[in-house]
Amino acid sequence: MTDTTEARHRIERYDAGAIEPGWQARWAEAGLHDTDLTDDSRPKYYLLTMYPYPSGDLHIGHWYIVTPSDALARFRRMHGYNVFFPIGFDAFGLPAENAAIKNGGHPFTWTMQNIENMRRQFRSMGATFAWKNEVVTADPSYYGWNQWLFLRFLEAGLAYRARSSVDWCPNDGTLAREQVEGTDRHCWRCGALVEKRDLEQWFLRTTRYADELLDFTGLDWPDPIKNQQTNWIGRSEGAEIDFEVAPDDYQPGGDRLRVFTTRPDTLFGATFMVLAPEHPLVPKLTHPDRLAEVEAYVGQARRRTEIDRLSTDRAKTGVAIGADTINPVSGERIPIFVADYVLATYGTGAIMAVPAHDERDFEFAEAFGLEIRRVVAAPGEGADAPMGAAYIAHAAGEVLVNSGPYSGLPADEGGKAIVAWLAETGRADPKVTYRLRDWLISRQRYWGTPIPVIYCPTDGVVPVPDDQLPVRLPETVDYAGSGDNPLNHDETFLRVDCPRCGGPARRETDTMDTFMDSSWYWFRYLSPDEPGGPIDREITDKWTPVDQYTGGAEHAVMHLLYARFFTKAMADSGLVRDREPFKRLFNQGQILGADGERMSKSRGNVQDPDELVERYGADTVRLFLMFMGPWDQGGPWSPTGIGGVHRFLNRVWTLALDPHGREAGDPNAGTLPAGESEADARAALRSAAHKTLRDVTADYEAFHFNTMIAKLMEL
RNA sequence: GCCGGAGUGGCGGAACGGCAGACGCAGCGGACUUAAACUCCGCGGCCCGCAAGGGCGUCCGAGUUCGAAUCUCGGCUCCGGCACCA
Repeated sequence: MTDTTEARHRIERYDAGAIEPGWQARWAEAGLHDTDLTDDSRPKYYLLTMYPYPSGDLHIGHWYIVTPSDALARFRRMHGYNVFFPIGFDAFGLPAENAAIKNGGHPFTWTMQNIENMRRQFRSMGATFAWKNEVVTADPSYYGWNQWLFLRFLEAGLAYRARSSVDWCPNDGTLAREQVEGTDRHCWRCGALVEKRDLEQWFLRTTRYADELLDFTGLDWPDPIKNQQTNWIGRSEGAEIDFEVAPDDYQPGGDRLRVFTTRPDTLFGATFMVLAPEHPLVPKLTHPDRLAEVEAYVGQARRRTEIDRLSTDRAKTGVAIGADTINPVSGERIPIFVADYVLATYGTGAIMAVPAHDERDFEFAEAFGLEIRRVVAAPGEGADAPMGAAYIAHAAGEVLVNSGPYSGLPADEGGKAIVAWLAETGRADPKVTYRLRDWLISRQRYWGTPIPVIYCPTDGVVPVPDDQLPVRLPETVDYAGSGDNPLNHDETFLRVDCPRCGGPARRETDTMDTFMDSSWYWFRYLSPDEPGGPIDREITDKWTPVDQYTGGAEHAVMHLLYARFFTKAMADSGLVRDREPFKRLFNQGQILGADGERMSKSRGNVQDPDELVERYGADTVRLFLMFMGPWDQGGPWSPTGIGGVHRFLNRVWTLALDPHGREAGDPNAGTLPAGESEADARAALRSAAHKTLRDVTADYEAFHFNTMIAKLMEL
């Protein structure tokens, strides 16, 4: 090779390492991507990617999440939009605390180191974030407004206290689900067996918005997500019906047991009743002779997980409490059981069991030899046709049978008539129940937003006055070798004067669920430094709702539902105008390790982006992540595939730089095949370019990034 | 278990109900090179066959349709969520 060709070769070679850092520095210096939120000359486009948790193991997954959104930001800017594409960090949470408990140190230090590292990585990938608007939720300038919003919700009657059970370790206090290990359910740190403990905790009344949350009008969201939310909310229409406890040798009877049922038409078929083990009347109603057995069963049930209890796979268990109740329509005495397939948190925590027309009740009745009485018959079916399984289908022409004066009525009509009749004497009410529960926001942990409430022996529960916000986390924390909330032992934090009477009082030591932080962060991005309130109303009205939100489908029901709830609650407090946060939603899939498993340090399958950038450059990594497959599907990382897109970028580079438009290494490039006219070739190329332009634009709109890149390769 | 999603060459994937396998990876053949790497050109679902050609083929089983990877029903496997991981 002569000196001249070598020199030429060096100039033309695609060398990302020589190109990218310089441009990235210039973008940062010019503040090119810091959005002027007051600019009205262009249409606004608020593009939001779910802010990351600053975890210890940084991996290619963070790039996978951000890259297509970042590409979309550029695409919209080139289409003339004023794009706002902010970033922040979901900085509170359990992993920081686990690290501190395990290895010492402060959750703050751990978190801030991770954030610093992620900032550097996001810069090295050339992401066009509006860094000026960054939000870090663990900063008092953010979490203080969590507290302020909580107090507004408290005023609006949306926040309340109630007893609720937690997984409890005698040494480490409340445990998260991931801190409970093994089938025997022991503590991750000390190994002690986990039990349930009832604590007074704070809730937000999400159920107030249940019906409105079912309405997705105007939202361009994926159908599977809307389905999941709809099922999660789980609206059921039915009735609550009172059963009276029958008198017995040890108690006079007369207590009322209220059940919820979606099938009041089957009331005549209720041959027993089942209470949740946690039902408050269980201790009172249980026959003294049965007490020991019932207590043992209740204790056992409380150790089970909810998933386990609801599994229809598992054989039904339960025990009779030795008391009867009276079926309000037939007047018959029917036995009462406790069984763990009935949950205290749904409906009234008690059901009327109709084995003939409910699968679970059928199974239970078979196991315990209880009467199965048909009260609904399909057309042409006899009133006493034998039943091998519960009949639950809703067929046209079904009629009630064995139902006294209601026999012969169509099932729907009969059900309504039964409820109406009982309602006359106050023994039933039509009722809508939701599977959705109110949001428990209390966490017995240090690393979160302190709930701004004070307990005074004289004045009771006293909200911290606005002018005393934020209630700051103490800067030093002593875990004392246990997982128990250190705020409980921090006297300077605990001791406080009552804002009302000035007497000695005690601070709330529970902190807030981190979903609280993520339920309004996109509002704060618009005015991260605003000292006078959580949001700047004028800017917020201009920029919200978010035009496009992108993030993982694993957030389908919790985060995405809490965010919708919060927006509605904020709107009702007069803080924001819109009742929905995100106009359009796209859920990307998850990138997995090359072994097909979730990437994690412990599995040793994390792909380090820094190495890849070193070797190929950020643009190659980004392009490959978008090319791998459909964004909504995710999939395993391929260590070899990235070479292909790198070659592609190489070719584009040389093609663009060679004045003759030659592809490197092809001796025949740039010459027309024999017999072809230059005019035809130019026309064909022009046509192909326009077709690609059309297809690529459509693919961008539809988030089909992999085929978009394939078409560019073809061109 | 319940709710939601997915299953197509050796691999990642493509395909308005209309030629299955675009694009890429790995592989094979060739050009360039003293050689290798890089780069470039070409081949490529599987089986039989020298070939021409034939058979099979989109997780499994039914069905709808002139026609199904695509629609319907049943099943299997894997992934996400199941309320204290975020």
